[in-house]
Amino acid sequence: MPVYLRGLLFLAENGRESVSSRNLAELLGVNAWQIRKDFSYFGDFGTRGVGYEIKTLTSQIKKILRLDIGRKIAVVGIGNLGSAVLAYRGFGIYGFAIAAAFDNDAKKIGKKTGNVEIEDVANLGTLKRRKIDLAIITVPQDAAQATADRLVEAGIRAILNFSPCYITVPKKVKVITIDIAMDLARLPYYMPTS
Amino acid sequence: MPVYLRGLLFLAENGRESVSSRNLAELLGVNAWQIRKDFSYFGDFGTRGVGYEIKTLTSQIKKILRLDIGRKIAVVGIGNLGSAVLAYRGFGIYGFAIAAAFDNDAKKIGKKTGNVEIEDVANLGTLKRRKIDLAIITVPQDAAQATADRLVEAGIRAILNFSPCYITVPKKVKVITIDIAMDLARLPYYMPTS
DNA sequence: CTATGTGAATTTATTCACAGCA
DNA sequence: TGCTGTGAATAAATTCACATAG
Repeated sequence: MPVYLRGLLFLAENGRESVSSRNLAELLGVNAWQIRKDFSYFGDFGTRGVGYEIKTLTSQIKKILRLDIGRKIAVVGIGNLGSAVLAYRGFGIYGFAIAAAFDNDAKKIGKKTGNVEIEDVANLGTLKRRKIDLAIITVPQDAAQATADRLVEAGIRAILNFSPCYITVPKKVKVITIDIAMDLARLPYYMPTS
Repeated sequence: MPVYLRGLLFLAENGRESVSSRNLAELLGVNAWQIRKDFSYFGDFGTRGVGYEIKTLTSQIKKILRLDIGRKIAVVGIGNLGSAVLAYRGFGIYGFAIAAAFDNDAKKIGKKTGNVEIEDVANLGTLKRRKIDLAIITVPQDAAQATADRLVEAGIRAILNFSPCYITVPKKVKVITIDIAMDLARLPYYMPTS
């Protein structure tokens, strides 16, 4: 569903108002009947003979994915990767807003990047009060587990982890780890000759 | 399989020499029988009563994933994200080495980061001669397609794309796109209450 | 006539249970 | 006894075909 949502948001940006399962399938490189099955599992969103109205379908999928309310994000670790995340402009369409940035480097604390000021990681405890329950971890590998522990303590309920390591959290907390090297390691398999 | 490989590499780093399917399953959060099925699909790697010898299993999986030969990588777009990729130390264990970096900013060209010098994107054509057939794209969104086109022209056969957009390439070229915002958008679904 | 939604058929993946080997 | 490897059973996902609605 997130892939479909991205495709629909892309079409909406380009001014499209409706789309058929075949159109969307071609755009995303999947099958039309797959899309229809997936959509119909959650309800009847389309109009026969016409297709799907992008605006209503988008808001339906956002509701299903719980993206219908604005969510605040904290970024922990403002190195190169953290800075790249702060500079990234693609969160808004999913209802996300970066609301806090943390680092443990005194030289960085207090600096403003975009419209958030970098805070001391010692202030992580304020997240609960500030209703921030989503975090992105972009700290060095050896600090990842400690950071995750502090985030859990601070009431964070989901983490996007960019450190290439296993972090263990209570199972009430959802973690998605993005390991650049491992993703890269998938590619050679699809490169046949040599 | 890439996930299994990462787990095995992790165990090897920590000095482990053999592992049972149950051990590995617990580490990775999957089922033991799933691991055995997956391994046995490619051949008989284990020893009954003992488990799997990590060293031999690792090299077997590397061969399967075509990671048994060293591969050179090019990074295109040395902004925050590109710098983070260049600084990243986790590629080596998969047999990757960053061998080239490119940007179109004259102020950056010629600078050395780590042990690669940033080159002008106009030099992308040299990749074929230098036997570099893997690339990571970390350029702004609106430059992604043009960059991909030039990489394909330069003989690149697989691309890891960090720009949140659709890029189209000949189907002989494999592309994996990592869209941070979309990955983040998967999380709220797993955060039950509010 | 177009495009959805859905049962049925088919294929694929997961899970189990246990034989077989160290 | 411990753990792998695998056939058989079960579940799930994919694909097809078409009735149905606009």
